[in-house]
Amino acid sequence: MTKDHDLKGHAWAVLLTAHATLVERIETALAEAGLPPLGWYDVLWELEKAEGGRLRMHELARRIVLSRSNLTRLADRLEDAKLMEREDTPHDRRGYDCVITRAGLAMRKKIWPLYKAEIESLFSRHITVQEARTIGDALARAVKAAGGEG
Amino acid sequence: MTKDHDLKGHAWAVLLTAHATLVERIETALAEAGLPPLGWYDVLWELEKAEGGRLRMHELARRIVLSRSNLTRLADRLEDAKLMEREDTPHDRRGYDCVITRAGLAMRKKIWPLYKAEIESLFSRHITVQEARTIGDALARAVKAAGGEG
DNA sequence: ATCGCGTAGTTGCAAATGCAACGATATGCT
DNA sequence: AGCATATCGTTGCATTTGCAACTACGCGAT
Repeated sequence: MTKDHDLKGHAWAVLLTAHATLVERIETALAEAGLPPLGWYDVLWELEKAEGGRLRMHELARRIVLSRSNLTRLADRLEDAKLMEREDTPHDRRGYDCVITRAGLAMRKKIWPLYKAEIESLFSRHITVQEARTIGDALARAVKAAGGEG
Repeated sequence: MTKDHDLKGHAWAVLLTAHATLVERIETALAEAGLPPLGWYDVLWELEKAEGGRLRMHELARRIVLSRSNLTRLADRLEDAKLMEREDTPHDRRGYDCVITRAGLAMRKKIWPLYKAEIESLFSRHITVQEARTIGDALARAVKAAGGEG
């Protein structure tokens, strides 16, 4: 039990370190290539995956795990860069749809090869398929539980 | 091969989401309890674990995966809060030792129960011991590889 | 219709971050 | 010794973040 705890606590600590280390590396690689940061990719990718390339602000914020106010500013930047647009939503005059533009689609496709290569060399390369399955399953369970309640 | 890739890419995506979600939850819990953020805990814990409760700035920065300039400011805050001190290093007049204070030790001990409880309810609770072992091993391998080179 | 409450998104302000430039010291080479 | 180069840590400045307040709208009850 004590040992279980140590193993799990250790896994958490390693998770934090891995995230910090790998994300830093990836951000550096993107910056060096003159590409926008990871956060931009997340937005573009979520929009691209969504029906009609559009998503409400709050839904987008939820999917990329970002506070509303932060998404407001991030969306401002993406919009300034012509990678997405805000459109009034038909049935709710309070809100907007974020819609990815052609340039946004192109940018996501432009970023992906480098991002993919970085994931490969920093992450995928070092883990087995079994491990990947385990990591995906276990963490997804934790995320799901956290999403529902506390 | 394609499937392997998807599994690994998916694991990466879930890792990012899990990190964002769980860290946000933990920060909120700490803030609600009037406790300092996670970054402070990391510093205090690294110092406490280190020989003599002291570590050079650059070494501390490396261990908590933080840029030098960021550590400078973080250390300023911790020092203002009397949780650590900077001391001149004997054999290198450029650098400092960060030394944890009694108040720093006390603060780390004060934070730990809540942090531990959050890790338990958000993370440990949802994964098996086997999974924890796998996560720890696999991610540690990636971190080690990233630490060495690119 | 109006009141009250909840939600969508934005904004101001203070704090934190990242990056490049800097002063100071150490180190290696000649 | 003298000079070039690299490292330690800090600082200035611009960008990003986080939190709390705020506007605007939706929704249910009266």
